[in-house]
Amino acid sequence: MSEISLHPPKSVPAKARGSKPPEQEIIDYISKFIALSDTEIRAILENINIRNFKKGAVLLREGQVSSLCYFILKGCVRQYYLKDGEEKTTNFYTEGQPVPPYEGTFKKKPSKFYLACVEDTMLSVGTPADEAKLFAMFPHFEAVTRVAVEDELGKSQENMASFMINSPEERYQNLLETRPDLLDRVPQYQLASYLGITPESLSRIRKRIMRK
Amino acid sequence: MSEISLHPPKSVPAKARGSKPPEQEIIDYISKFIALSDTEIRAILENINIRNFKKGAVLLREGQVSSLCYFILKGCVRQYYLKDGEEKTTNFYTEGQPVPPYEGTFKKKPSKFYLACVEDTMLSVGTPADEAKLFAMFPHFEAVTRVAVEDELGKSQENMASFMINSPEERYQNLLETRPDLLDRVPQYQLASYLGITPESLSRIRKRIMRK
DNA sequence: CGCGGTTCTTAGCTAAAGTCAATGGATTGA
DNA sequence: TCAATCCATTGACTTTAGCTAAGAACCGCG
Repeated sequence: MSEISLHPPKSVPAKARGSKPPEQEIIDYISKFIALSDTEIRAILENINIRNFKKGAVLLREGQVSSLCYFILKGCVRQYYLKDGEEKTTNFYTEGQPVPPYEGTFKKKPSKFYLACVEDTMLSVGTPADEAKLFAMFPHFEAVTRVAVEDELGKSQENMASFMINSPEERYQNLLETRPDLLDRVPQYQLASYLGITPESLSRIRKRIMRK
Repeated sequence: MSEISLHPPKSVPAKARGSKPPEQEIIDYISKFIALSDTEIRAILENINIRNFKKGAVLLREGQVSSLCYFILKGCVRQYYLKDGEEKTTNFYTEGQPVPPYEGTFKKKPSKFYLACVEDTMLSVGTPADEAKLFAMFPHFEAVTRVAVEDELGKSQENMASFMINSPEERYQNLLETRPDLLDRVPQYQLASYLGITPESLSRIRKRIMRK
């Protein structure tokens, strides 16, 4: 697959051609819901707080109270629960995905899960204060955020339904189709956990599928 | 269990004592997020559209496009997908719960699931226009709604995690603790589906638990 | 009251996932 | 570079859930 790029600007370094700066991810995300003016884009970029984390870094621990909202600019973050000493992976977040502060924001409850970087990861970290500042500058962002959260709620519900309805083998097949990148980025035993099965079972499922 | 009621007002009819009118459910829900003035309460009650449905009535079908938002005042609504001719139940909504318009609102996508009344059910049915009207009257309702949706997203994520992490037997135990009312209101085979298992398996699980 | 349908349970069998243990390959770090 | 660790795979066995079928209990309705 070769990238199509008409008239690439000559001043851009070769290695950057066809790619985009990580901050663009967050602009692209918001642009799904509203057309942003240059002023707004600049304000957003000036008001986000970008941080880098090493592979394995833990962003949130069980019991911690946090109202931070993350957005993945580059890399991969895993959400997992600790049950009977086992890590139970319940989500993977990658480029262009928000990591909402679930029970954190309104109720200020201690987290029941962990967030850890699967790879070196670049994040935008948002606080309620950052949010309030942007809402004050652009009041209609409040409505945009609401719509975005509704959209995330829809996806969450759909994900849950998909998990409930399908068998482990079907869930693996779905993963192959919808998030094939995860297979390369994430160790098998974490994927297995995410699929709700043991690594041994995933191994057998893979073998079963192979000989078809 | 007898109800505790100090100095019940003498003017209240006997049958109403200790209970509340169904519309109150929606006021109670919003009051979890913000203190409502009498004016606001009146405006809300005047602007909601209450409808009654018979047991078995279907509110939404697969393929239909809808941006209606329901709120259960009395009764029970079941959400289910049709897969290989089988009904796969993914949610039960009861008194005091909102039924958000998932993919419906923003993306206007056809629904992948059904909504049907498990019992005779009284609903508040909200349209985007109703919403807009209330937001125009009370602009801060926009923020309240956002927080409420965030709260629902948090619950959704937690429900999904709980389903992913636990075994069918543990899921049944959880249901006993968190929503015991469903056991009486909903037929077993629908509960089984909701737990991600067959009616036969649920029957065996119940027997297994009995003799402990 | 009894009939017909629905729902729940039971049983026997199959298929799949869990568990335990061992192996071998890859990765990491000293 | 080598050793230690981690991880994926495999095998044998157990447990659990799915499937089919049949019977029992429980409706609602005439």
